Amino acid sequence: MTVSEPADPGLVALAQDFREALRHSIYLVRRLDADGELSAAQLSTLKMLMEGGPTSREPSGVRVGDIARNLGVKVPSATEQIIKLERAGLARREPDPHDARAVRVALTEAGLAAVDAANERRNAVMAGILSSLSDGDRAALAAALPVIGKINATLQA
Amino acid sequence: MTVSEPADPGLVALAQDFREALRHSIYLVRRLDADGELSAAQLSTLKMLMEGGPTSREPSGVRVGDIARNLGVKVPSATEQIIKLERAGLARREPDPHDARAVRVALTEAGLAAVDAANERRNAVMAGILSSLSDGDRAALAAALPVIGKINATLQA
DNA sequence: CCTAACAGTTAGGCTACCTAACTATGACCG
DNA sequence: CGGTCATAGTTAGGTAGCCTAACTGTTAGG
Repeated sequence: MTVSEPADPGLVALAQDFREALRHSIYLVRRLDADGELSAAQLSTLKMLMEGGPTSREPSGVRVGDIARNLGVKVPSATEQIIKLERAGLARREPDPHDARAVRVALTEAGLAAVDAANERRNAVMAGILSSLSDGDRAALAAALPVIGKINATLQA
Repeated sequence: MTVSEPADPGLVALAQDFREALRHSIYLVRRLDADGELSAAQLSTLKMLMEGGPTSREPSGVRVGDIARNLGVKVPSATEQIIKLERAGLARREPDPHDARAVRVALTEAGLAAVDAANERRNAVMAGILSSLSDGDRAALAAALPVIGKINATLQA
């Protein structure tokens, strides 16, 4: 990519609008997270444990480094969240049988229940918000979500 | 609104997907904010000053309470940002001529320049990300932005 | 073995929020 | 007027979530 693409004005306009939408969405996100119980960071962590957990063929649990990578944070930040979850009884840490340096983190029963409950409550709040939209608006939103997903996936890499 | 709308499953699914998209977008937002210079909170504050500032018929500047309301934070949080901006020479505080309790906050020249520069840099980063999408994807995204805007506007009220 | 790479934790620091308590001014009303 | 209540903002103190740097212990390779 050479430096000076003259920067397609339409592209920049879209970029600007998208940025603006994301910026204002902080509001929405805060509303969702206000449900109490579980913070956004902790819910994300628990979700990661759920996905990577019993399903995967690994002995059990997810490694701290993988959690950090998946959440887009540094390892110490992941450790911090894990410790909090452990203290809350939602996750547990065990040594990795194959590598004594590593740690396997897994959901507890309570953790699983907490994810479900939190998801349900947040979905309900969001559904309430979306219910005031027209069908057309909802369709437009639905059509854009895969695109946003694509963008986010690109970024992870 | 009675309690038990049976909760249209399609609506809940959309809610779930949208939540997921927003959650993953933290990544994107962090990428954008990593440009240094100005934090997201400070850029938002400066933007608010720009919009509500010289344009409005008010003597000059925006009141702290209005800034807080607009940014969706409490007054002390706004004060904090304003003080930082002031120390950085990007904003200035002056007494309100009509109400000695109130404070008027306005952009300085340097503040104006900083907003422009930060916007430009962030737009460029975002445009770069969006440039890898297909035309169809970009169209879908563009179509959804007004909807997201509508949601956010509803929430403000 | 011994050194280098790796996994995670600990320590310390920062930003952006929050609530509660305080100061000062304005507005209402008898 | 003068008292009381409301309003605008600041100050004080606390929390969550992130970071980097430094440390501990483990594995892997020459």
